[in-house]
Amino acid sequence: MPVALVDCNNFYISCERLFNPKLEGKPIVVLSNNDGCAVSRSNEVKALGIKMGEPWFKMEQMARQHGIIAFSSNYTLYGDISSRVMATLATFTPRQEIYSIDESFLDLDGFPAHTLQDYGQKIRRTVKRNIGIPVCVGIASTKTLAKLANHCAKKDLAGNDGVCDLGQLDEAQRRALFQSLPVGEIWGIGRKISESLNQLGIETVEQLRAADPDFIRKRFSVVVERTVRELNDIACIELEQAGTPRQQILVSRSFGRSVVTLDDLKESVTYFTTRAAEKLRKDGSVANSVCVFIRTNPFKVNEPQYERSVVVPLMQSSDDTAMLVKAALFGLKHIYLPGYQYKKSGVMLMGLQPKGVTQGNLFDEIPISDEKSDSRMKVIDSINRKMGKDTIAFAGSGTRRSWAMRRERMSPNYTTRWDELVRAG
DNA sequence: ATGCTCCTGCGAA
DNA sequence: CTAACGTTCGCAGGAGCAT
Repeated sequence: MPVALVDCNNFYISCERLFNPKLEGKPIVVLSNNDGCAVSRSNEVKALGIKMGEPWFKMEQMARQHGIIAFSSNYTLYGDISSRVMATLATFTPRQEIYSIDESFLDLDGFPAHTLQDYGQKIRRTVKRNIGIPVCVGIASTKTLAKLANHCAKKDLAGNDGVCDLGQLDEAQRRALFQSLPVGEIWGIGRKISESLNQLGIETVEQLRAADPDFIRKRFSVVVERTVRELNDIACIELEQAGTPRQQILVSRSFGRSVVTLDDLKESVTYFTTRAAEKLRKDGSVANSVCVFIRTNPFKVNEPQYERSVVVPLMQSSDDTAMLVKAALFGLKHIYLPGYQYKKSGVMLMGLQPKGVTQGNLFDEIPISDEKSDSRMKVIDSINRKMGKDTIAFAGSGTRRSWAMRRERMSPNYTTRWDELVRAG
């Protein structure tokens, strides 16, 4: 019954500090793609009042004033550290759900209740010692409550040094805690639903916990109803272990600067399709259609706006980069209009099925995969995995890359590139 | 009346 | 030097369509 939610503290910041201890105690932010917005903030930066998602150009003045150090996000590094943390956490439970790059649920069913607080401390110590990443642990009877407990651990609301086990609280303590927490802190209750709940006079976690589930379902949805039940110790949300492949794959980016020509858009679409196809093959899936979209910059209100997408069905489901690129470019030509300043494009692979499972048509005798294409793709994937993702690229993904992301504040790839580690040293 | 597919809104990290 | 606001995924519910 008990479940733990382990969440890394300021994960991207902690990763940057791991290899550059001088950053300890300094105000740091990690920026989103294109060095756009803050996606991870050190405690020092949070203390300055800088919000999650705040655009860099809006805080730049303040950054200069307080000596804030900004990094472009380095997902190769974060992904590598994440898998080490997850592997360590796996040793603490028979059943783990990796929920995001920095969070994991651990099933603690069967563990004696009075030992859980200590067990949480042991998890913290071990991850800190083995990987160097600080984490907080929330423990409770349901996933929703474990998330809430984790929040309490992070904010030190129960004075428990990074671990909060809601099971240790008596009824009065629990109620007092829940009365002090706004509904918006609950997993699944975002901005909109918070506002609507507030309209109904439901402002605290305790008030939502005490609400009538049937009423909540009628007024909101079955999702919010489940949340109410989970707040009352009734588990409704299963632990999801790895295995179910994705239903769609999306690769899209804002450009480092705006782009006008069809040629530049073709380059970007070819590149994104290539990355998407790699993910597809890694999942062992095939796609039956490709969606392409392009759009101008909606923040530039004085410029003419244009946004369009199209779905291109494939004759036959495929995981071959060449086939998918062909379909994507066909779609692009269809939606492209000259004369606009394009800021973003993207490619979505849809209708994903496990490879090798023929769908549908009994009369269709066309083989579902072509061996030549299969082995060609395997060779390309393996070389790109070892040597860096652009070692072998499809003609058409371009070498000019005038649309490339801005990443002017990158830290080195300490863990995945020897050359960059040496340079850093 | 019922069952679909497509689209939109929402939330999360 | 300049301009400058993220990405990816799943789910639920409603609209629209076909039967």
